[in-house]
Amino acid sequence: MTQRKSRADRRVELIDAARRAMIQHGAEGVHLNQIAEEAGLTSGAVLYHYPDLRDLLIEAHHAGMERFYEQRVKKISGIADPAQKLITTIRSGLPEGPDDAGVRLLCELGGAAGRNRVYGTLLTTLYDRQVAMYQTILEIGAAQGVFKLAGDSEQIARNLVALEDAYGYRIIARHHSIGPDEAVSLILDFARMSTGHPLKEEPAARPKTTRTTRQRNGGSTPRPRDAS
Amino acid sequence: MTQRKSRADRRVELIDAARRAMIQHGAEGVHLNQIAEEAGLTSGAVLYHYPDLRDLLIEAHHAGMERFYEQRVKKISGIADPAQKLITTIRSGLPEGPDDAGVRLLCELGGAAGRNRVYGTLLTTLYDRQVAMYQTILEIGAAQGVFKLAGDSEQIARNLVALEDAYGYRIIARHHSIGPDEAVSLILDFARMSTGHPLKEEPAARPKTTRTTRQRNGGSTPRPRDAS
DNA sequence: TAAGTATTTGAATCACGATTCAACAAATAT
DNA sequence: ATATTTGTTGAATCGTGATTCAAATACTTA
Repeated sequence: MTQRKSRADRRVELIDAARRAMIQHGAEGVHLNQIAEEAGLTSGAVLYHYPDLRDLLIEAHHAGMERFYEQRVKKISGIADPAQKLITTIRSGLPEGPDDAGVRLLCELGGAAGRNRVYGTLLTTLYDRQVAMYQTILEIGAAQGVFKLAGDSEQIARNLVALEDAYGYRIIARHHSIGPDEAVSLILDFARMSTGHPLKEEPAARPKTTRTTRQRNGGSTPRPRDAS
Repeated sequence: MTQRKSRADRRVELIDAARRAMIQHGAEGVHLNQIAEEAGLTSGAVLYHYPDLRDLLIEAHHAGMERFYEQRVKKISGIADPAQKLITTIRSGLPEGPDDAGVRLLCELGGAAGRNRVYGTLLTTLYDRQVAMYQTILEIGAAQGVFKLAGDSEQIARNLVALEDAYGYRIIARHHSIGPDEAVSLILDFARMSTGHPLKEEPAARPKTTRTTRQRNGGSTPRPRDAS
């Protein structure tokens, strides 16, 4: 039998398994068995912990968002200069590439949010929190005289998050000419106009394997005929 | 028996039925029977025309995008003034509300595009076309001396489309404080910075029932427990 | 160590969607 | 009018995933 775990531990594991399974098969296309397999358990065990699958899926999305947001906060926590803070924040809101797990999960929700209130709220809440994050950076920068805001800080912040989101989708969809770098550059163009600051990207340390976001996509069932 | 139709007619009908069904149940969550029901046929009839469901779904998405794009082009076709053209274009890229069928369909694809190459390409292509559309408007405005572009026209165009997209998602997700009007206003803020033009919205004719986009969502099966 | 409790399995069952196809009906051609 | 082709149905079948649950297993506690 698979290593037995405490209720709490197992639930955490399941949430993570669900997250992985959803990324592979879609937020609405996942099957119980896929989650079970991802967790190394049988479907019965999953149901034992989550009699209603939907609860698990929601928790998984919630956890994914929380993780995504926390990572962003963490990345800018040490930075003092508002300009560098802004640049770093922009980068941290974009996927590293088409396979970035964190953003993939968020993108999955886009469509479902229109049909499912819970998902809509989840997404909306995340958006608002991100706006607040940017707004703080902008306000502090303005207070320090580093930024000369070309408008309301909330308006700018909303547009920044919106741009991030949209380019996230583009990158996930493998747009041929828009990758993380191009997206950063495009968003920075807007940020410069809005802050009146040159926002030079420090060519600084981008060490090889620091990020924790990336996920495996283990030799998983390729669907037949996806590309006609 | 249901009115018999020619092959071509039926295919068109099926594409539309699929479009409606996907909006209600998700691009990846639709079932054959739901499409059949939407078309007023049995599943067998659907299969007769589309032995592989995926082909139908792809065609439906394709058609939806084409329609969406054509509508936008049509709306600006009569307008001469670049500023009004720009404003109208921005508005036409946003959903009318959370239930706007055209945009709902596009949002459905967001997640799937990461897993399905065809969908990714479809979405990417639409994005590029929209960018080109904006770019033309910007270039003409600049050539006429109406706009003083604050940067590369492609860069501005890309950001405009990106903003549209992102606010589309927000509106579909029923963000409490972002509706079509707020979104237009936010995007216009960016457009003003980029074009150096005041871009006053004409309080002009917005007749009641001109748009053709809106779709019914006929008393369709509400899923249980969507909101926990 | 023994009793009790919590977790997991595996098999059985259930429910539902996809697929097939013979029969039928409507159009079209002869 | 008759034959032929085309589109549609409805029922049968198949496959798969969800759900249930008794039995087995691993922990915990007394």
